[in-house]
Amino acid sequence: MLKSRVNRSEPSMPETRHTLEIRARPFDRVSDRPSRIENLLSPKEQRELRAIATVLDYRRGGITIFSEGEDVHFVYAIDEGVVRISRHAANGQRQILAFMVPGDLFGIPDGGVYVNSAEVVCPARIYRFPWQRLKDIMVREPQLQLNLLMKVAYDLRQAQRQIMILGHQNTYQRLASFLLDFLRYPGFYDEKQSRLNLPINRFDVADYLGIARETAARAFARLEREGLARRLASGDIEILNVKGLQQLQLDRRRRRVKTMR
Amino acid sequence: MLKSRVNRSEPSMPETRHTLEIRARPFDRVSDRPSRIENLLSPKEQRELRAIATVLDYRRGGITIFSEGEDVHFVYAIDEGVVRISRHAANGQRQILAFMVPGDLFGIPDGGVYVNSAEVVCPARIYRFPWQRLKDIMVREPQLQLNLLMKVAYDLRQAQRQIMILGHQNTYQRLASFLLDFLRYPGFYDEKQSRLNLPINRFDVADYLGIARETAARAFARLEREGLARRLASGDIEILNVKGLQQLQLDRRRRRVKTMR
DNA sequence: CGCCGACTTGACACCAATCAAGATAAGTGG
DNA sequence: CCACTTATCTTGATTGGTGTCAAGTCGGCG
Repeated sequence: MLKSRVNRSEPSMPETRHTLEIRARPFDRVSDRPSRIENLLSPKEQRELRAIATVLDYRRGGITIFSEGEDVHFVYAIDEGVVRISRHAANGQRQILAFMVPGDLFGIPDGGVYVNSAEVVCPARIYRFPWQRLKDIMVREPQLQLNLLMKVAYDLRQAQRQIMILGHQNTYQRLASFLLDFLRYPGFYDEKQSRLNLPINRFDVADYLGIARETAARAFARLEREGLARRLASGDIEILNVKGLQQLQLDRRRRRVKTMR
Repeated sequence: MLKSRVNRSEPSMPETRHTLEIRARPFDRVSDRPSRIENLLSPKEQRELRAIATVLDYRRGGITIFSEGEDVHFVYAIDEGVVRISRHAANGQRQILAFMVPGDLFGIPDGGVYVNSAEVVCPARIYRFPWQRLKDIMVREPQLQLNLLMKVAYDLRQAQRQIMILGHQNTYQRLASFLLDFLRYPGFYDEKQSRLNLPINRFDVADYLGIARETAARAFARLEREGLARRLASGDIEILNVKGLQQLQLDRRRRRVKTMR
């Protein structure tokens, strides 16, 4: 059910007031999400990229950027906002594979098509690059290809992290892991105030963590009950006990059954 | 508990009777695991690789190739055998992230260290490449770097597949997915005989699928009860109903509760 | 043969998915 | 601004599924 038109700025006119930055880092160092400051692209490379970029402005959340199975013509990079990358299982269940944040690149094709879907979860500004032309540039600029490799390697680490969470943690632990993940982004977490501002709803959290919505709500309630976090407003959470959240990771998935007799 | 010494052939003498093949494929086509035949490396590149390779011969399973946290000096490629890539959670639980098969490359560093552990699950022959020298070659041979990118991209798809499985499938479905995965490798599956020969024990299957060993055993028992597969010997399974296995993917994770009243 | 590890089966408690229904928040139109 | 609709979130009751403990059986190897 397609319920709304995509809301885009006119293509072909790259915004100049926004610096174009695809995050990158030296080889052998991709475990931490690269920050914007450590940008390895040369001015020339940045110029080349900017020349083929289009800025898309999404005014509200819930809009689809592309869907799995579509032919690939573009790849995308986030300037502002959050994008969810998802896939639908054979039984129709949606699994969110990742949340992409400013600086991230997504939409890299596989077999010429998108294997995942991408939707903005909130208002967002996104750069769009023609894939063919990006490939052409990469042939000339090996550094750019290296950046792409770094990006994919980073995504792989992140996916493996997700596997660890889904494989061995209970719902409460998963929620803690999810929150801890976002505490590392100054863009979302104000460390001084201990306030986390997430534009992600329960629905999406649940589909990301592989749990039911109701269970996600219950897990949030338990966080408050146990004094680890407190909900101030929708998408606005005060983190009361980071150590406590980390401590949860050490627990077993399930409490040991009491040895009777 | 380190219980055995590594069993290696003397280093520095690359075997010549085995062709050195790192699987590769054209850009934009990584969804299927690349097959050996479609090898994109030029003879020159193969020669260069072979020159820096060492062959390791593991005579039995259970031997560690490297452990998470160790400094990276080598990357590895499988010629024969199966390797499990695993990581330990904070609570000590082991999660197997992937099984690597002949043609696969693994041990790519992150921040200069291995982020995962690798152990052979059966006798195996493995090529070892000094990472620094491989990087040197990649600078000269862009095609090689592209191959590395393809490899990482393939691993990412595989990891995302795993996320789908762990996120929304019950134990029975997971086991079916696992079996179906291996049906695609002629090296393990004899399609004519419908026989799957896997050198992977229940222990490892359970840790791969994120379930308890006992649950894995029960899932196998159910496969037999429902006539989908039959265990001939340890690690030797007759697949009786591929369609049936695929059908399982369509079910919900949990049976709908009966609408009472 | 006897040991040991791998695997299986059973019992049971606990977790979380489901169904249901209410509460709260966010839009929408008057 | 309010009344209304709609979406999102929360809480409760129920039960299926699976992790845990326990106690087996099987199979390979010395």
